[in-house]
Order: sequence, then C-alpha cells, then structure tokens
Amino acid sequence: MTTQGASPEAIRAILSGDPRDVAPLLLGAVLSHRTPEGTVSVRLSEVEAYLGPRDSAQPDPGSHTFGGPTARNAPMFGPAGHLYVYFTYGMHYCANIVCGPDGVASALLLRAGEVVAGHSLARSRRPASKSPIDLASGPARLASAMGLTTADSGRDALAEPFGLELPVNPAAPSAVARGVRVGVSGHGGSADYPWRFWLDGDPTVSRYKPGRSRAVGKPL
DNA sequence: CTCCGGATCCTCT
DNA sequence: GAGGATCCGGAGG
Repeated sequence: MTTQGASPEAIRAILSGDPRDVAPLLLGAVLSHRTPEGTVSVRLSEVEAYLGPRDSAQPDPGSHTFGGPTARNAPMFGPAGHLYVYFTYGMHYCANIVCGPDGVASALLLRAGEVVAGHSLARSRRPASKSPIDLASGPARLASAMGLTTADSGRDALAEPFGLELPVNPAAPSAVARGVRVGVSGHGGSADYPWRFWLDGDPTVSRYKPGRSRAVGKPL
C-alpha cells in the first residue's frame, strides 16, 4: 500500500534527511519509470546509505563522493529526490536516490525490489532472469529491469517520466534488518558502516555468492 | 546447493 | 593505467 497523493515537495522534504533515517521509510516505496515501451514499477526491499563528504560526523570512505565533486557524482551534490546512476564493472548500471540537504551529497543505493508493474517489459530487459523474484534482486538487476542508465543520472525521480510513492505506513522497526554494506572495498565496507537496510525475510532481497563478502544482519 | 572466474569499460589518478 | 557500491554460467558435491 502506498500513498497516492503525497506531493513531490512533501516527499522531497522527507528525502532531505539523513539517508540512514530515510532508508527505513523508503523500504516498501514504489519507484516507477515510464518509457515508450511501457512502465516498470518496483517496490523497494533493500537500500544502502552513502554519506556525503560534508557529513563530517562520520566521513564515508565507501561513498563515490568521498573524494569530492566530480563530473560523475555531480547529481549527488544536488537536491534530494534526483537520481544518481553510475556504470560499473564494465557492464552494469546502479541507481541511487539522492538524499540530504542540497550540497551534502548523500544518497541511497537502490539494491533490490519487487517488480509490481510492467512485468513483461522488465523480463524482456532481463532475459537471464529465471523467476519474478530475480527480476530486480540486486542493484544492477534493478537498474536493468527499470531501464535506468547513466542517461538518467541527475533526473528528478519525483517527476515524469519517473514517480515515487512512499508507503502509507513505514515498515515497523522489527521488520527492518540492517547490516554491513555489500561490495564496498576498504574500510567503508567494514562493520563501522552498517548502513545496508532491507525488509527482513523479503524474498526479493539480493543474495550473494558464497565465498564473497557476506553481509549478515539482525533485525533492529 | 556451493564455488569459481570471465566479462568489459567508465572514471579518476 | 588500475580497479570497481556486479552478475551470470558452468563445474562439482
């Protein structure tokens, strides 16, 4: 269940908070992307917080903005609610929603979700997917299923052709698990940064190859 | 189920 | 010029 009427301004105000506080509110939210081929909507089940260099209380070495502004991370220094999409590993895109006040450059990486609309289109974009559960069960999978690329970086996620609906009732604290971030090299991937949040038990949460860094978390 | 390695190129130093 | 906020197929148990 998501809100139908919350204004973009109201949602942007919520997103302008600390991403670690915003994360639980975004779990269960539905992000939509309309293209000529159709619309795909994803209900978010997993996100990761990345802080900007101006969050001086605890600088985040895992964030793309740790080294300051660059051409790539420029959207993160802009207003909350916009997309920051980057390309990695030579073949994958990953999408974030910018958080925090203008200039702070924090964001939430969209790590996984459930496709709730545009199922066939999402499947055509991800022919390797074997089940509906896998369509967006990972950051690159989610970006692929939604048709997001670096061309979308910097665009407003709260306006056409995108859209974001927050849950009417945020997930209860007991339903939200948190743990170490995934795939972050160096100290930023340590237990000092337990900023991965997911809906405990949700089948669409990303799963990881055994033998790699394995993030285990406990309900709050 | 677990484990392993290849793909592949943008971004910043 | 190095390395990355990853995914997928295939081999083996």
